[in-house]
Amino acid sequence: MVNPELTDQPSTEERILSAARTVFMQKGFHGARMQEIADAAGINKAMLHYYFRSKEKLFEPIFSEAFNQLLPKLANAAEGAGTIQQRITIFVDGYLETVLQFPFIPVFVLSEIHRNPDAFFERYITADLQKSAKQFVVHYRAAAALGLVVDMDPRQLFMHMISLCVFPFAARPMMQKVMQIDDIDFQQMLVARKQLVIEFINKSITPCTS
Amino acid sequence: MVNPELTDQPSTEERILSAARTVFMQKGFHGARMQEIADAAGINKAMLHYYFRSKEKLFEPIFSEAFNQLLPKLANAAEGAGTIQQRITIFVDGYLETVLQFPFIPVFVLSEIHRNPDAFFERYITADLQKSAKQFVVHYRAAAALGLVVDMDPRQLFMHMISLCVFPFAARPMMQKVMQIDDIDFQQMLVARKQLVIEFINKSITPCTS
DNA sequence: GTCTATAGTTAGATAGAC
DNA sequence: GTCTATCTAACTATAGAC
Repeated sequence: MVNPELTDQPSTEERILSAARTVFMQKGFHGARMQEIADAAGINKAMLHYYFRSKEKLFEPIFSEAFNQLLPKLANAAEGAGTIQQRITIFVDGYLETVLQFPFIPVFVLSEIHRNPDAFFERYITADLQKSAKQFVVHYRAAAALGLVVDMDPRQLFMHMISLCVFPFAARPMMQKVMQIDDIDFQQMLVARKQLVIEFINKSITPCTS
Repeated sequence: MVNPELTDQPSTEERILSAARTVFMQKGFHGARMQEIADAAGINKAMLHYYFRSKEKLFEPIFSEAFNQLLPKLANAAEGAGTIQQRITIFVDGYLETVLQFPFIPVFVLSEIHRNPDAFFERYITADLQKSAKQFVVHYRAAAALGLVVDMDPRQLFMHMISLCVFPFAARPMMQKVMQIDDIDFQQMLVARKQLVIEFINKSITPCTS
C-alpha cells in the first residue's frame, strides 16, 4: 500500500480521530456514541476498538489536544518582558483566537473537568502552568506597587480575563436566543470582543490620573 | 397515613426530587444513573418510574427549578426606575447570590443547553426574558446618549456581566488548581466578587470626567 | 486492516406480588 | 405505595472470517 503520509487520503486513524473530535466536542463523553463516531469516520465500530482499545482511550487524545491549545496562552502572557497591559493583550488575544477557531472547546473542557476531575488535574494541570499563574500575579503586584495599575487581587483579575474570553462561547446558543441575535451578527460580536475585552479590562485596571 | 405535609418526614416524592437534584447537578443528564438516584433517595428504581415515568420526566423539574432561579434576575434589573449602575448592581448581586447558593447550576445549565438546545429554547427562553434583555439595551443606550456612561454595545456589556458572574463557578475546580487556592480561600474570593465585579464594571463604563 | 456477527454489560423501564 | 424480579434496548467490546 502507498504510504498514506504521501497521499491526499487521510489514514483510517486520522479519519477516526477527526470523527471522534467532532462527535465528542458536540456531545461530550457520555453523550457520544461509538456507533456515531464510526459512522462519521465511514468505518464500523470494530475498527474503533482495533485502533483505540476503548472509548476512554479514544477520548483522551481528543481532549488532550483541545486542552493543550488553551492553556499555553498563559505561559506566553506570564513570561518575557512587558507591561501588565501588554501581558493581558497577549493573553486575551491568544485565548480568543483559539476559541474562535475551536468554539466547542470551552463546554467540552468544562464538562470533562466535572466528569473526571482527578484524572484531569493529574494529567493537565502541570507545575509549569501553576508557575505561569504565579508569575502573572507577581507581575501585577509589582506594577501595582509602582502605581501603574490599581491595587486589586490579581487572581480575581485573572478570573475576570478568562471569564470574559471563554464564557460567551460556552453560553453562545442561550445568549443568542435571549438577545435575539442571528448567527452572523453574533459571530461578528465574538470577533469584536478581542478588542473590546482588552479595552474593558484596561479601563478597569488603569488608575484615573487624567 | 398521616398527611406528610404536617410531619417532619419528607414524602417519597420529595426525597426522590432531592436525590435527583444532587445527582443530576453533579453528573449531568447523561452521567446520572437512575440507580444512583434511587440509592440516594433510599428507595429502588421502580419507585422512580412510579412517580416520574422516565428519566427525562424526572430531569425536567430539576432543570426547570435551576434555570428559573437564574434568569428572572434579569427582569429585576431591566424593570422599574434606576440608573444603569443601579441596574447592574441589582443584576450582579442577584445573580451571584443565587450561584453562591447553588454552585452547580452554571455547569448544569450549560451542558443541558448543548444536550438539547431546541427543547431548552422552546420551554425556557420566554418572550418576557427577551423583552427584559431588550429593555436593558434600551436603558443603556439612553444613558450613553446622555453621556452618563461610555458609548459601547450594551449587548457586549451584558455578556461581560454574565461572564464575570457565572464563569468562575463553572470553572472553579480548574481555577483553584491552576492558582493553587484552597477551598476556604476560593469561597471567600467568590463572595468578594459581588463587590469586585460591580466595581470592575462600573469603572469600565463610567466616563473619565475627573 | 477491515469486515460481520455476537458476546457481555449496563441502564431504563415494566410486571406483578404484597 | 413499595418491593423483587425481569424485560428490553442500547452500548461497549471482542471473536473470528477474510
